[in-house]
Amino acid sequence: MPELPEVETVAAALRIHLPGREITRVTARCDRLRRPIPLEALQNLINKAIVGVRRRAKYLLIDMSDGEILVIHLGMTGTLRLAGRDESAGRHDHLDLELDDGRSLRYRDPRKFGLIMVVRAQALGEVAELGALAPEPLSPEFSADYFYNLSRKRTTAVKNFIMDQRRVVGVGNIYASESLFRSRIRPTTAVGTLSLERCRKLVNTIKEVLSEAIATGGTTISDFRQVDGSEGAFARELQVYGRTGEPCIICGQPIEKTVIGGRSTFYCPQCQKR
DNA sequence: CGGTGGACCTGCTGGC
DNA sequence: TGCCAGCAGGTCCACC
Repeated sequence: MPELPEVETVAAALRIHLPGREITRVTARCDRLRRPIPLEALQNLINKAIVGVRRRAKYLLIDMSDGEILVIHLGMTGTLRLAGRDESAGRHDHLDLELDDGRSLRYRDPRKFGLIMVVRAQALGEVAELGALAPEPLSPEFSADYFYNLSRKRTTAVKNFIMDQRRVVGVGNIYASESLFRSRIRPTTAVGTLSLERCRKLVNTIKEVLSEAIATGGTTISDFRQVDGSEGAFARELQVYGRTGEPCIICGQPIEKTVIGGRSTFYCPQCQKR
């Protein structure tokens, strides 16, 4: 669920509340998500202060005063909330980091596809999950030239390519469909056949869509919540995702759904050219 | 190396 | 009304 805009929304909210706070207690209610929850390493963060909150790709990085970094990935259904002292934990609230103001940073994840790690700051680049990540989509490094050069002779569908975190990070299933619609590119098109100009259009559109989604607090389909529990407003801006059979906002043709790389993909058969 | 398909996990829903 | 197959925002690994 959470793609770059959702993670950025969470990071921005945590950045307001967490720095300066100390962790006073750690409570884990299940052993593992995608991988085991490193309970011992988390307990070593007790009495350490949080000094900053960052985002890299779809990962949240919470910097601690002793040089450790708490790394959190939300998977498909992960959410982080600041829970009050009196809010009891629900069925899928797997981890509480209690803070020195009495609130708890509470991690919930029904499907347990998320990931929680503690990493030393100087070793961050060597962590497998983070070491191989591509440029940030909103950075100048993610440019038309970069995209064009990287995609030559590649036969995979352009939608697979933009969702590949080794090419560009942060684009997931929703924003891939939305970006391709706004770029008028058919998702199944072999990425290596796109002209430089169409690559430029797509790159600029990805930046635009992600920026708009960040500005509106992300997209809530069902699980995603901002840190205060409210929903992201970008769901109202979706033009093709989840709109099978509804008229295209440009031409009125029904939006079609297909499967690419095992993921549902939405597009307008009239507006989006191969 | 590039590309594809299944596995991981739980909950909700659409269609019969 | 009730049941269950199918599907869900993301990786990750095995296999061709």
